[in-house]
Amino acid sequence: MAFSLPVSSHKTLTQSLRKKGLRPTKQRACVYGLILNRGDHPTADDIYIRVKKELPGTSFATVYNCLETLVGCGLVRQVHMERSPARYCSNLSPHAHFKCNKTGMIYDIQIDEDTLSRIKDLIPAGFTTNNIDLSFSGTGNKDN
Amino acid sequence: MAFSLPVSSHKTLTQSLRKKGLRPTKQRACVYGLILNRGDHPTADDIYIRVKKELPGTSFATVYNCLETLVGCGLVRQVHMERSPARYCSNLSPHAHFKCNKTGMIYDIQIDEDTLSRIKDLIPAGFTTNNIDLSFSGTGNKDN
DNA sequence: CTTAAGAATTAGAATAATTCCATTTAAGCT
DNA sequence: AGCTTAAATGGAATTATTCTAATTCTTAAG
Repeated sequence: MAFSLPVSSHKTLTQSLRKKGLRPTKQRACVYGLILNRGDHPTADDIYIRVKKELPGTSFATVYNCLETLVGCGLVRQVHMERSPARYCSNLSPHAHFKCNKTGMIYDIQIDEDTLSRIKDLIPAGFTTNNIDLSFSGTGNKDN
Repeated sequence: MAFSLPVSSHKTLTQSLRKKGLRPTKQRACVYGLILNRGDHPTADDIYIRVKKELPGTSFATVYNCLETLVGCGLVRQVHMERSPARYCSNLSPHAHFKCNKTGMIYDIQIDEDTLSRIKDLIPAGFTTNNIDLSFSGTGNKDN
C-alpha cells in the first residue's frame, strides 16, 4: 500500500507522523510519494489529479489536509510564488526558487552555507525566524 | 487635490505615469499618498478603507487598478507573505520583510550591498532575474 | 471654452484557490 | 471484534482578486 513510495520513505513518513500523534493513512502516503518522486513543484491541483489515479475516491479537501499535515511534519515544503497557487516540494535542504516567466517552470537553487548565514545575519537582534523564503523570477536560458 | 500627497511626490507620480502614457487621476494620487505616508504595509483592503475617507465614491476595483498601475510604474512594491493578501510598500530600496507571527506586523529589513550581491550570485549563469523576494517569518522581541 | 476620443472608474458578477462543515469511514488500541 | 477518535469525504462557503459592461473623466485639438 505504499504506492510509488519506497519502503524507506514510508518509514520516514510513519515516524514523522507518529511523533506528532498522527496516523499514517494511505492518502498521506500517496500524496507524499507523489511529491517525493518528482523533482517538479506541483500545485494542490496537480497532486489531486495524480492522487486520483491511484486512489480514485480521494477528495480535494483530503489533498489539502494531507499537504498541510506533511508541511506541518516538515516532510514537505510549501513554495509561494507571488499570488499563484501554492506549490509543494520535497527538497528540504536550504534552497531558493527561480520561476521562469516564459515557461512557468520553477527551478531549485541551492543556497551555500556561507550565503545562508549572511542572509540570517540580516535578521535584527531579538527576532527569531523559523522560515526563510527566497525566490527569484525572470527568464531562464533554455527557453528562447 | 493632492490629498495627503506632498507636491514633490505628486510630481514624481505624474512623471512616472506620463512615461507610460498613463493619466494622473485623483484616485491614483490618493492611493499613492496613502501608501507613501505610512511606513506600514497595508493590504488592498486597508487602502480601500482609507481611500473611502478621502474619495467616498471609490470602488474596490479602482483600488486594485491603481495599485497595479503604481506597481507597474515601479512607484510601489507588492509584498507577498505566504498566502495572505498582498501588501503594498513604498520602500523601493532593496529590502527583505519580516513578519511577526504573533502580532502580524511586517518589518522592513534593509539588505546591504554585499549580501545583496551574494544573493544575486546564487542565480545560475544564463538566468536573468528582475525580481528578488526575500522574507522571513517568526517572532519579534517586542511582543512577549 | 467646447468637444471628441480614449482612458479610467464604477458596481457588481465571476473566478480561483483554499477552507470549513457535517457526515461517514478507517486506524489503532483493548 | 468492538470502541474511540482521527481522518476522509462531498459540497458549501469564504477570501482575495479579476473581469465586464456601462458611465464618467482627462486630455488634446479646434
